[in-house]
Amino acid sequence: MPARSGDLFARVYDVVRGIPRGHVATYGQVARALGMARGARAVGWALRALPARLERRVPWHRVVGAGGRISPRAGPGPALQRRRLQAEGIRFKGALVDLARHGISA
DNA sequence: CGTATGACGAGCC
DNA sequence: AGGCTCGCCATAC
Repeated sequence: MPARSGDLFARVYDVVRGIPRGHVATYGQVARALGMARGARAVGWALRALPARLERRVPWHRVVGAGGRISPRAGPGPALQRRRLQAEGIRFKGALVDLARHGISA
């Protein structure tokens, strides 16, 4: 059941926490999982507010932009995000994550 | 309560 | 292909 209660932030973190290792989801996909078909920006807002304390529990680096783009304003740095993704065996096609191979097919 | 902001997305030029 | 504008959603002020 979709978490309806609680802050949007908590719900976003919960969804992100569910992204399997070696896979990535787009902001838009996370938004849809929360029932916000066009709330990709809201998801970004929530991740932007991700407490450093939860950085270990929430795989924020598995959330990328549409088409597999890495957001220039991603957390500690887009370079770190890319490094962490590659560390999970995620392939890149140039500057984009290979969604065909690692994207969530839902 | 109106305006501004932003880890977005799709469309246009 | 690259860059800009507009639309969406939830917060902050």
